[in-house]
Amino acid sequence: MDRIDSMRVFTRVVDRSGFAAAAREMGLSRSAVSKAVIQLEDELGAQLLRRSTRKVTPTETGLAFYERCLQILGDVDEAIASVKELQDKPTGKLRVNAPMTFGTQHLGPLVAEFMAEHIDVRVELALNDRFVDPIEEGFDLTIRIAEPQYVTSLITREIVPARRVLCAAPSYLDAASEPESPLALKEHRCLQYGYSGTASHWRLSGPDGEQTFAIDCRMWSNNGETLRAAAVHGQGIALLPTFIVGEDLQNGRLRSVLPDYPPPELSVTALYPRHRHLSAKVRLFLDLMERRFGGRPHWDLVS
Amino acid sequence: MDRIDSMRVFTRVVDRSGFAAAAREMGLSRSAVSKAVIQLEDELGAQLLRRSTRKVTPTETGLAFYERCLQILGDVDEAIASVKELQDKPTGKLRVNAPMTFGTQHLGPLVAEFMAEHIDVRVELALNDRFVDPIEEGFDLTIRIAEPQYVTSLITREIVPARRVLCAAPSYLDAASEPESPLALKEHRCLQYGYSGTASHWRLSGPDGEQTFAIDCRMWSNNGETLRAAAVHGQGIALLPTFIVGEDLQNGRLRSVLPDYPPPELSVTALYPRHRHLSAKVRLFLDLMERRFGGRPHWDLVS
DNA sequence: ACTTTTTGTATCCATATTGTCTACAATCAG
DNA sequence: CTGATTGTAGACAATATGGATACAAAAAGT
Repeated sequence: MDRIDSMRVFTRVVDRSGFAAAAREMGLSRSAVSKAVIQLEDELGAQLLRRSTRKVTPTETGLAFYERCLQILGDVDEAIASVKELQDKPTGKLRVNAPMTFGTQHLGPLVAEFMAEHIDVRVELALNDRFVDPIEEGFDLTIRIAEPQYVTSLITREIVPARRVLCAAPSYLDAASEPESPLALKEHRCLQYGYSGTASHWRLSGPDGEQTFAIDCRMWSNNGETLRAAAVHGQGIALLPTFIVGEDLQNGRLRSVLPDYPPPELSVTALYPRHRHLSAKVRLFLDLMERRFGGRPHWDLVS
Repeated sequence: MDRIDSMRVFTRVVDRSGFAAAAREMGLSRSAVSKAVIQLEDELGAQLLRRSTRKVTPTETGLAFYERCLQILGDVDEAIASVKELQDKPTGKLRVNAPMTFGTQHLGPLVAEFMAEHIDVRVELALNDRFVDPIEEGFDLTIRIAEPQYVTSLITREIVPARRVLCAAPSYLDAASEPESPLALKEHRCLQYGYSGTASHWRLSGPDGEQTFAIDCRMWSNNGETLRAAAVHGQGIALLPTFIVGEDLQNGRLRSVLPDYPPPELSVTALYPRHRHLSAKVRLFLDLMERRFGGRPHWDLVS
């Protein structure tokens, strides 16, 4: 038997002055209780109990050990309780890493709500668009906008699809002729996410399946917010997720372009270490994200 | 794995920041270490360690648990050490029960010697001639003068044979005619151990084997010392162990009677609880008894 | 003075549990 | 790029476990 359990059994035997009573109370057979104490005695190399058929009393050694056991078992219970507390109640620090734009636009309010709900959690929100190793840097949670099937050693949980649209300002579309086919894109001013090294084409799904279409890049940015600003100001056509341009589409600052040729869908994905046991703070944050963003997210109200 | 051992493994993994290093130091396979920690995590329902292939760091929960583990393991080690101390070094109280005469005559000096050797042992010596239940009354050691094959639930250890002799003072033997045969005993004043209810005969071994011979009891006593005194003062023939009358026989105050008809031998026997683990104080006391009394005891120098 | 009940333990035995070995993916050193 | 090292999963044999049973000792009931 586990030595900690043996100690529990032993103290119970001492408390009840008998093996049988201890066995009954602990839901064990008398054999098991007897064996546990004998094993404990053998390991210690000392007699702990003086047995007569009707009464069991600790020896001098046994009594000394009994006192120590109480102390130790108390500490063990306390340690377990403290772990369970940390595990089951949202406490401690939650370190979240997320991309800049999604973070400022949508995660900010959510973090505020989360903190209001769980006042014992301190949150550290790190926003950046470079790739980080969440384990190496000790993040509990990393939010990425990525292909759904993105593989990694981390657990990936798709919170919600990130629909993307081609869009431009009405002023731009009025001035230039609105493209009727994706082939026309290379005649348009296109606003590309990424660096100047990024390929100058977009993948779009048309009636003939997914195809790659050349574009004329007039601007590159690794930040969606700046691309949106350029688009709103009539500087061209951008391919942006609806969580950035959803509101613009609703109030007409931007208009969807080539709606029959949607780009492949991405996913708002949460990454966290491959853990068997998710701590409460992480679990609750994920739950809140799914409640707020899942299903039909608020930025996607116009289908 | 035993949870205490698991905790040891876990703390070592934290100390060394790695499973492999911990495994090497503890003489375990990496698998065993990994499984131990995983089991601990499963039982606690919490992640304790954040693993990346090259570095292992405790989680928030893990660090808290680590601190508790150090405390608990320290206490466990201390408890084990204290038991071993009590077990291996002669400490504490030694409770000895013994018959009155043997106690006063022979155990007294021995106890003194024992105490001088082991100054940390307190000795409680209870001398009485009634039968006591050593377990019920909590004696560590009970000395009895008994038939060698005396059965009991206790462990019996024969320290040394207790030879007995028929003896009387020369003055008595000169006055009355010295008996030539045990049959003559019923014409003699006999000093009997026991109470008036005790049978009035002695068992003696002659050429024809062990036989019972009637005696004429003139005195009963449950205390050998008083019988000896009566014999020395010429009041008759007593059947007494040599550890009482040995010296008297050597210096002629008493003379052996019917030496060819010796009574059955008894044994100086130590009784102690049926323990797998004998504590140091008991073991050492038994050893000292065997050293001092064993072989040819000093009271039996004249064969 | 009996029977009955209760005690602690030894033994048997099916069932779990254990730890090692091996294999593997991930990662780092050179 | 190669080779070494990491933590873990799975297979497997060895071991341990705990319940049922039996039993002697002792108390309680009759």
